[in-house]
Amino acid sequence: MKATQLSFTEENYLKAIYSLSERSASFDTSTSEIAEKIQTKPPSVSDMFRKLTEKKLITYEKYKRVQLTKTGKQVAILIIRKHRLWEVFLHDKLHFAWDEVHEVAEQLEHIHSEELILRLEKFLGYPKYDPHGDPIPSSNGELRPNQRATLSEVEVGRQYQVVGVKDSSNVFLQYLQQINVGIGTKVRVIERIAFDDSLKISLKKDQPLTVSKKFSDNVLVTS
Amino acid sequence: MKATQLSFTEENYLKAIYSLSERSASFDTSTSEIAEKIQTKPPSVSDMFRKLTEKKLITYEKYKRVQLTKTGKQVAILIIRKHRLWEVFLHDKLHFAWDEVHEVAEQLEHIHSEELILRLEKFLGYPKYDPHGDPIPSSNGELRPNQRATLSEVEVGRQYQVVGVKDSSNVFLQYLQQINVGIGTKVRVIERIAFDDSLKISLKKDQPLTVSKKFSDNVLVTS
DNA sequence: TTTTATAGTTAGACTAATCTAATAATTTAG
DNA sequence: CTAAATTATTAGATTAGTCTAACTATAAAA
Repeated sequence: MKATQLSFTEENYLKAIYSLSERSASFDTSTSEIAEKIQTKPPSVSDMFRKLTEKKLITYEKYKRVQLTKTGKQVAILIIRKHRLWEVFLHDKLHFAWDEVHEVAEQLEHIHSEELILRLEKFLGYPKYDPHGDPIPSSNGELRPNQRATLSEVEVGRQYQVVGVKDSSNVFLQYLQQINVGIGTKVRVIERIAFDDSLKISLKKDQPLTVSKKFSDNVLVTS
Repeated sequence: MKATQLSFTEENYLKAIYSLSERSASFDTSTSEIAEKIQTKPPSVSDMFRKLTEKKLITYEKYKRVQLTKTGKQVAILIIRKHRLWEVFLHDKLHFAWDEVHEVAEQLEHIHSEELILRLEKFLGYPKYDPHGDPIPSSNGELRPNQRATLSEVEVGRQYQVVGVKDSSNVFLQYLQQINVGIGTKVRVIERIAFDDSLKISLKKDQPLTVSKKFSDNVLVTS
């Protein structure tokens, strides 16, 4: 029972509704928020809401806020899945920088072929996170909870794995490279210095080293 | 002096005009031929011809046949380049069968990013032919002449090199492996038997062997 | 060389997506 | 709890691409 294929535009609206409503406590969003997000004007959004309501992808009443239906959410998650898998491809295989992958992935995510995505996922080795550290939904539309934390908020003594960064400036990335920290690096906090929240951490069998709060706030890890 | 980005549709028209006009002696084509090719009606084609003429991508006068301008041809060739590179990706990396790659490549060819294609080409190892044996234009829009022929249409006595197959069924590929023929194998036709067009061929220093017309029709060689 | 058949174009309408301007509902503040 | 400010919707136009139906060139045949 596959719905008729959605247009590029409809898909973009669903994605925008998803990402904004996930950020809100009530899992909904508004006409003007969407207009802002996708760089369009409110009347266009109103029109599209009517259309998406007919297709049962959102629940919406005039002058009220919108929510995705179960189907709508499913569709949105699958687009995000495609987007993130393509980002992994662009980064890992074509060696685009972190901050260059998004724009092209915005286009690639609308290619219609389920088989393509399954094969791409396999080719990439079933990655769990995209180059920004965001989780990749599974093919049945399940989004594993984002169990990431910053290094600064992690338990002392336990081992974690680096899955991304928040700050992707060159100066930070170069520093990471210099101390040999990358995606997948195992890290353990040995001690937290209460005075300035700096951390003594150990990486593999290297010498322990001390990093600032600013550093640990910008490194994302998972257990 | 890059022209404003063309739409998906405009690109498809240019590609269609290119492929049909290349097939004609006068390097032109007609409204109805294009309509047939891209599954649309002649009035739509007329409209688009007017539009493409304004953009100086074709030369066209009412009731006459169309030709691509130099720019139009350049654009068409770059789309074909993208199409064929994606086909190589789908075939070589994602292991789609050669007859499954076309449909998805039809979508991928419209992704706008020059950098993407340059990197993809590098990633694929600068392939010269797509999985159907068609040549891949270079990034400056040069299309090397297709100098490949089937083994069946080749001169007796001269040496050629195997560069691909038309039929990529398992049974054929296994047969090739069995007689030790692969990409790069040198082959020479010793004799053509007029009765059934079977060929006596020699491979390296092996014993000569006889192959059927069906076989030689499906082996692609270059001199 | 005139007629007929074929091919191509214009006219007018439709859909999807967008916009501006005008209007209406809802919220927020006084 | 009304009035102003905000937010959202409708109305009407626009652009890209498509269609059918009606008309017009051009080419082919008699």
